[in-house]
Amino acid sequence: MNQKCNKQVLIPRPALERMPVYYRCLMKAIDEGTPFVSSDELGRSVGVPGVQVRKDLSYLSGYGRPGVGYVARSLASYLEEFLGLINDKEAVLVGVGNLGRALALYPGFARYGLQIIALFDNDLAKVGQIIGGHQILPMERLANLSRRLHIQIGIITVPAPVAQEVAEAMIAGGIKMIWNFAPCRLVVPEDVLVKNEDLAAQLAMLSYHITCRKVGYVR
Amino acid sequence: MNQKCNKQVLIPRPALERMPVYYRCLMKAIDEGTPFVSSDELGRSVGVPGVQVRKDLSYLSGYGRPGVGYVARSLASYLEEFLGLINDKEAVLVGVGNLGRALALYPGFARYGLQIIALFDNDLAKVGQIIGGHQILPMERLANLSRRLHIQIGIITVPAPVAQEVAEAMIAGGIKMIWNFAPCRLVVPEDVLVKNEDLAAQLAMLSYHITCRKVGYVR
DNA sequence: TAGATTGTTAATCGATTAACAATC
DNA sequence: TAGATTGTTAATCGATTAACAATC
Repeated sequence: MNQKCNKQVLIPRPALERMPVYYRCLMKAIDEGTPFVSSDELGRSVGVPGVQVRKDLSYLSGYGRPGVGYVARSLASYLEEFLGLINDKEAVLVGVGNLGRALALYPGFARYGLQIIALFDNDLAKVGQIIGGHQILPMERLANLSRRLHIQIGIITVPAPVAQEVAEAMIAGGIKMIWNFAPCRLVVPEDVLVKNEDLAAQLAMLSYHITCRKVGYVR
Repeated sequence: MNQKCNKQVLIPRPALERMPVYYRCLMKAIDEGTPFVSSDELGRSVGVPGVQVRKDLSYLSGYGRPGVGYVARSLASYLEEFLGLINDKEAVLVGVGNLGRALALYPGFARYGLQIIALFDNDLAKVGQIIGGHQILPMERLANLSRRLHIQIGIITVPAPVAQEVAEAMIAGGIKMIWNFAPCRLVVPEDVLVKNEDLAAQLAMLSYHITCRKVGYVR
């Protein structure tokens, strides 16, 4: 019975993180022509029990029918709107190494509304090259271009030692959300949100589990 | 006062996830020649208060000195051993697209003990190419080679529709830990651990936060 | 000794799960 | 109506934080 935003605090973080997975499960059902999906089925896709799914979805609104399940189409499009997947999100990406190039070319992003509209690199040998239809621009232009185009997301795929510097240029360009793939923590003002995608830290976790021969799903 | 493994259950998952970040913070201090690091400093690197750090580290052992802080060198090498970063971990990677290639060439992994020792792809045009010193092999050889070399980790960077099939070949090859970059959940036996690196799901979270203009650190 | 900081027990907070009523 | 499944309140479980003693 909850609406989007504002009530943010009412949706627990773990529940929020499960939403995209529910969404994908619903999309799959729709593709397969299944009109209803039960909470248990949704739960299996994330590894939580059905009651957790029902609890999670109770924060949103009522697309469940007792005895039947959830209406796949309605719930999927509600989640789409709730998560803002239908909104276009414009991003710049800095650091066109192997990982940067892979993200710039990643086909899955466009369907979630992400438009990477400019690439930057400080390596002059790369500047001018074209990746995924976009020319690589020199770093000097990052802040101005971001500000002019009201870019919402900055993606950082540079080595750790220069990541902070890049973040500062993004912030100077008015960017309020940074997706950081560099293995380091950024220092940013309060109104800027940083999402760290720390592959090396994940690897360290794998390492721990191998060492301990611990078993079961992780995440 | 805790040891590794066995007592697993005693270390809360969130604490465990912070360990690699503490480790990196300590490494940085060592590089800079700082012999001691306080819990508050460690906390700042993860975004948790010092008391949380002390609690986390209390699960391990006593490298803290009241009034002084933690002995950077000792704690770092303890964490190294605890997380198993010093052990070599051999991996195969399947799906040499842009993301697969980026991971195969990622320089940060080797320092955490990860050795990607074979690449596979079902695209015959790619088979035989050399990436990062390794020839790309055909899928048919995945299970046998994994078994023969006692490979520990399988990295999946194929499109979602074929990920399950790849996982099964890995499992047939005796692999017990899968790092899955495909945007889907894998069905695996109980003794196989799957770590999902779901970039599209992360993007959906960013999307939500943009939509809601929510602010602060995420993770 | 005074100041700083760790380590730990108890209190709080928040998420998950159990129980059960409501509804298709 | 009987069977299945949702939705919600209360109980449980686990992680974080507060308070404070211990130690350099």
